[in-house]
Amino acid sequence: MRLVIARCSVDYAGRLSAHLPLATRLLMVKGDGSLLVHSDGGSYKPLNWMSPPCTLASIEPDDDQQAAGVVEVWKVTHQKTADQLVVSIHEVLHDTAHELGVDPGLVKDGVEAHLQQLLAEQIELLGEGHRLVRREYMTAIGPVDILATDASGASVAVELKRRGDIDGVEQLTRYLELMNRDPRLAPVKGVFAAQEIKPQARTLAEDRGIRCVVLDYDAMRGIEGGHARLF
Amino acid sequence: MRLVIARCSVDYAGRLSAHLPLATRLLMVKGDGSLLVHSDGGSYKPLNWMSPPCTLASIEPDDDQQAAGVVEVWKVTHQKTADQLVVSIHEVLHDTAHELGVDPGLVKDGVEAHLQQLLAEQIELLGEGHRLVRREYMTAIGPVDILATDASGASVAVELKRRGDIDGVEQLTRYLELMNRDPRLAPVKGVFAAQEIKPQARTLAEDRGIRCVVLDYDAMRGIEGGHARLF
DNA sequence: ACCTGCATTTCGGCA
DNA sequence: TGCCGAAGTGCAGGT
Repeated sequence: MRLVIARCSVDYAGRLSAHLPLATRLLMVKGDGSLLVHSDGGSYKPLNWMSPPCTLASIEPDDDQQAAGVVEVWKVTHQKTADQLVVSIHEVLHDTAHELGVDPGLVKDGVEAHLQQLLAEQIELLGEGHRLVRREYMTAIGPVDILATDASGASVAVELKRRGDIDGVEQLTRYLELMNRDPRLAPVKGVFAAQEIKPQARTLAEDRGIRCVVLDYDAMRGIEGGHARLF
Repeated sequence: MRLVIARCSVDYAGRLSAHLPLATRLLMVKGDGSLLVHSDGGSYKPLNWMSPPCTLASIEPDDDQQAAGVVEVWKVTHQKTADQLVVSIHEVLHDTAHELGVDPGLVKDGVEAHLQQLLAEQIELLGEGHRLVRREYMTAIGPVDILATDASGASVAVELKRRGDIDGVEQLTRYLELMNRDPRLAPVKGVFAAQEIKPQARTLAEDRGIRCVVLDYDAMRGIEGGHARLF
């Protein structure tokens, strides 16, 4: 990885056009040739960038550019889309390179996938007599998070969210509409399950006959942990 | 901005839990105290990070940590959510600080806005006899991208996307539902226009009687360019 | 300040 | 590989 602090201006031409006026910034060149342009603020998103696969070429500035004070021009070209990022460097303040090696990568825990796994294992949280049919039940418009049956044997479609928002209710509504046209499944009841359900989402859901279930992630994990500890 | 290359492990506890095993990485400390952990690959997204507003505290490693080879611990805490990022540094390979100043920021020229402008100018791409009523036609739940009339004089609401996804169909459906309650407009037809329409989105749209139109951005731009060249 | 819609989204998962 | 949905999404514009 090469780190350059430079006074520069940047132009991007690709899916859109964008321009960064002359200022001092960090240019981060990664091992795969990709480039990030960072300022000293904002969030983790760079001001501008080029994603791999791409190639960086350092070219001599032409007369006009030299007259404008440009000492070096970087042209970063995407290999597929031909998007181009042009960095006009006026002054290099720092330039170092470092060997980082391959990163072992991030280990995550606590996302929707885990919640889904836990709920599948503890399906009776939806009510006594519930049975899991399958996770990620495919329909023509996408996968339903969990398909189950209730004590009476009726189908139950579960939409699972970390935070239950109106969007999730809409999504579940679409699935229910579609699934209820399938005579092998109909009638299908809907359950909207989340760690936290926004009042507006709850209102909309209940108005549509969708049951809301609030999940206690820590408790669900604790039960799983308890089981694990038995072995 | 402070740039540190270090062998380190990282733990994040907040909305989820995540862990980065020991490896050599770039730690970028921005002026607002925020921290980015970058590896030498991937895209612009850091392996891990803490967004502002947050505070960085360097603390002495305890005995266990020292025994494990930790020479320094950074604890980055978010000021509102109490999310925490802990960086356990085993070895510092590089450490420099740089004054960057405030960035003037990015100047963009967007796609959807341009696409909307082009379609407004070339409204007959929707079909012969179409006439533009107006762009960004306001409704109670938000602006419809384009309102037009067809050859028969009936209202046509156009939802415009770069990539036509199910969400866009939902959005248009909400607009149509509302507009069809307005006797001055009803009946309103729907057109879902995008550079590219996903099969599932097309299925959903056509199931709801919404017409799909695929736009050729380059061709549209070319026609505009042709006009422009005449002047 | 909150909400909504867009993004050069990026990222993972599965058909 | 392509498509689809989630993200510690970020970000801008409107209310």
